[in-house]
Amino acid sequence: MVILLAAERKMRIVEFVRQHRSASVGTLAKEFGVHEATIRRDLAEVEQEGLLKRTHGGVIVEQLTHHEPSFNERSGIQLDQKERIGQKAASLVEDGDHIILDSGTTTLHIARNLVHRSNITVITNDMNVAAELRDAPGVKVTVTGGELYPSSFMLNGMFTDYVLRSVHVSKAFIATTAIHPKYGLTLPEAQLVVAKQGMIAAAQEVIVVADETKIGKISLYNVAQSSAIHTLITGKEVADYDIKQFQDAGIQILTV
Amino acid sequence: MVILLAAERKMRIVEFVRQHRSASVGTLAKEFGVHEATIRRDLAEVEQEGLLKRTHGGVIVEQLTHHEPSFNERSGIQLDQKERIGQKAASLVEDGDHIILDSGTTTLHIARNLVHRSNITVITNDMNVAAELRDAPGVKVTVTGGELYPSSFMLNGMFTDYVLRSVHVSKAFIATTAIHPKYGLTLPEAQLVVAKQGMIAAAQEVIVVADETKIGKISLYNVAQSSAIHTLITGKEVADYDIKQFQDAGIQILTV
DNA sequence: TTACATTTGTTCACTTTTGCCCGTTTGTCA
DNA sequence: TGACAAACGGGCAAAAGTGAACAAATGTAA
Repeated sequence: MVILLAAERKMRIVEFVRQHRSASVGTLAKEFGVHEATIRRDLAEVEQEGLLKRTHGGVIVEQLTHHEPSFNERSGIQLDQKERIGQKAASLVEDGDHIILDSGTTTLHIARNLVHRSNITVITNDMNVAAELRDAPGVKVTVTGGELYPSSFMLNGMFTDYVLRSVHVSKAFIATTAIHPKYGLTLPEAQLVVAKQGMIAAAQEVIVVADETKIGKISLYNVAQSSAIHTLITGKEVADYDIKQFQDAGIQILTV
Repeated sequence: MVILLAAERKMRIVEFVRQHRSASVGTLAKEFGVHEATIRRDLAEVEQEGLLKRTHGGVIVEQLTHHEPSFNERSGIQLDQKERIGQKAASLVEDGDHIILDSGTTTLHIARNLVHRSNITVITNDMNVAAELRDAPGVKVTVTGGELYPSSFMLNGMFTDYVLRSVHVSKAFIATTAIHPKYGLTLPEAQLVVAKQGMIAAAQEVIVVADETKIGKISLYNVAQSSAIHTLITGKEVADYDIKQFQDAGIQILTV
C-alpha cells in the first residue's frame, strides 16, 4: 500500500465513492490502508465540502437536488395503469439482479420504482430509462448504444444488437404494442425485431409489460412465440376471458 | 545526483508534481538530493506563485477541475468562452461529415450549434449531447453505449470502446481537463483513457476543445501525444506565450 | 585574500495527523 | 418492543510534519 498524502487520499475517496456510488467506512479503510477513525475524519471534511453524503456505516454520492432526470415526460394515456404495472414489475426485481429494461413508457415506470433499490444492474436501450436511474446510488446502468430514433429516446441498430448479444441477465422486461395468446409477441416495425429478440435471448426469465390496449393485438412482424414468454403483467381491466387464454398458452399473467 | 540551481529545481518540482498529481516533501527531497527544509522553502515560494497547493506532508496540484467546476461553469465568463468555442468548432463541421463528439460541457455547446445543420452524423458517448440533437432533422445520432457514470450523462466501458473501434469519422471533437504542448493530452482518471484514445484513433482529424483553464495543465494518465492532435480550439484569453508553444508543437490553434 | 550576501543543512519546540480506547448512539432482527 | 452488534465520536498519546532560529557552506566582489 502506497502511503498517500491526507489531501490526496481525500480526493481519491471522492473518486472511489463516485465510481462505486457508495462505500462503507471499513471498505475505504482497507482500500487506503488507514484506520477507520481516519476515514471518518476524512468523510466529515468531505461532507463539509458537500461532495459526498454521510450515512450510518459509510457514504453515498450526494443526491443532486435538481431533479430533472428524464429528458421528457410524455404519455398521459393509461398513466394510472402503467404506473401500477411498473410498480408490480419492479417488485419482481430482487436485490442483486441484473435486468434488461426495454424502451417504452411502461418500462420507464418500472425504472422509477427501482430508484431506491440497491445492488441492481440495469441494461436498457432507452435514454429516458437511463436518465431516470442516473442518480440512483444502488443501481448500475448500462446503455446499449446504437442509433437514436428521431423524436424518441430509443436506441437501435447493430450496436444495440451487439451489446444485447454480449450480456446475460436474470430478467428482461419487454414492452410491446401487441401481444396475443396464440401468435405471441409481434411488432409493426421490422427494425425493432432483432433488438427485442436479443433481449429475450439474453434473459433467463422474460416478462412482458403491456397495458390493456395491447392485449390480444397482432402486428405484422413476429418477435417471439408465447412459449418464450414466462410472465405477462397487465392491468386488472383486462377481461377474464383473455386472461384465461394466456394462462392456457403457458404464460403466467399478473393483473394489477 | 546532478546539482541544480535553486530556480531550476523549483521549476522541476512543479513539473514533477504536475505529472504525479502530488508528492511528499520526503519524496521530493530524495528526488532532488536536497534537505527537506530546502524543499519546504521551495514549496512555500511555489505556492506563493499559485502553481501548486501545499498540504500537510507535501503538495498537490491545484485541482480546479475537481472542486470548482460548478463555480467555473456558472461563472458567465467561462460559459461565454465555452459558447464561443462551441460555435467555432461547429463551423468546422461540413455538410456530409461524420463526427465524434466527446462527453463534456464544451462539446454540448458544439451540439447546440449543429441543430440546424443537415446531413451530419454524430457519434457521442454523452446522453446530453444525444438528447440535444435528438430532434434535429438533418442530424443522425449514434450513442456509443456503455456504463452510465453517476451524476453525469457520460457513457464508458467495454461497449463504448467496442463502438469506437467499429467506426471511422472525418473529425473527432475531444474534451479534456488538461492539455500541454509537450505532454499532450492527459487525464486524471485512468478509466476514461481508452475511450478517448478510441475516439482519436477513429478520426482523420483530431480537434481538442478546451477553455483557458485547461491550457498547460498536466494530469496523471497519458492519452495522446501532441503529434496526434491536429487542432486546438480555445478562448482568446490564453496567453500568446502558450499559443506559440502549441504552434511549435505542430498543433493548429484557434482562439475565439 | 577578506568582507558580505545568499543558500543550504541542523536542531528543536510546536502543530497536525493518526491510531487506539471506550462510552454512547444507531440500525437490525426476533 | 428489547436485545445485540455495528458504527460513531471524543479523548489521548505516539508519530509525522512544520516553521523558526542559527550554523555551515557557497558564491560574489573589492
